[in-house]
Amino acid sequence: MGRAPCCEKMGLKRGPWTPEEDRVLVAHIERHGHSNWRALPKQAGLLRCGKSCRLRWINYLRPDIKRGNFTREEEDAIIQLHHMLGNRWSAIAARLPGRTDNEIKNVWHTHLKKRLEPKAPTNAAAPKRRAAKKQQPAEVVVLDGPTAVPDQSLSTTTASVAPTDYSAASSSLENADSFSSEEFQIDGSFWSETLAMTVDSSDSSSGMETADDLGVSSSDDMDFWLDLFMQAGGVENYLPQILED
DNA sequence: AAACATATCAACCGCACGCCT
DNA sequence: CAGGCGTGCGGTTGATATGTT
Repeated sequence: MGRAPCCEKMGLKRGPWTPEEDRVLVAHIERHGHSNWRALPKQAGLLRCGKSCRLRWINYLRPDIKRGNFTREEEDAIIQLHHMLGNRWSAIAARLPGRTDNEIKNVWHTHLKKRLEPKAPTNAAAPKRRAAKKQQPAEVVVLDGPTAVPDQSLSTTTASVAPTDYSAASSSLENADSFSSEEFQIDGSFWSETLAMTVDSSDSSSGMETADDLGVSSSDDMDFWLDLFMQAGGVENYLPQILED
């Protein structure tokens, strides 16, 4: 419907944010909040479009952002959540406190996807030199041969685990078995929280996002995940080693 | 040391959705 | 109900960092 571009390009700054801009943005949001991103840059005196301000705040300036490398547990969690949710980065991020969708997306594309790729053929023509070298230290989860994660879970389309595609999602869950206990170690509390959150979306007192916050329609998608979860036998059957912790 | 290749990540773009009038 | 608007999301790009030859 022929809408105007998000911001007039004229006179608006783009590219990396300066510390000064960051300071202005943070100060303004702390004082006035961010009820209207579109109006915010003008009010704050920033030569940025609202979208840019929002992105900067969400991804880097929010006080609850956790900086630094992802832990092994976080990476494994992302892999597992990606199995369940597909490329729904915001939903995945909602289950990883302090991490942003953008960050998770980057980590997925730069690290985790490689982990899940079947072992590179020894075909000499394939790997470029740097890639071959770089992948070695990523010693971790290399799924074995035929049980490796199916490409569907790596698809760039969110339809890969569409709510209507129960079989695909189920098989993704079943493939979780292909993680050895050594390769896949997640703190038990993480999963009990994560999965409980998925099941009990009405608990708003936890401080965690509800299903609605995650963009999951409670009437259909939540039923789907609940059903799927129950089919998998719940946490106990799904990730038994977690409970041993 | 230089040139090149590759990895990483911050930021942008365009679309879809929901709310409001 | 249709259309405008603001926001959020996922995909992609581009600059920079780092490693290799």
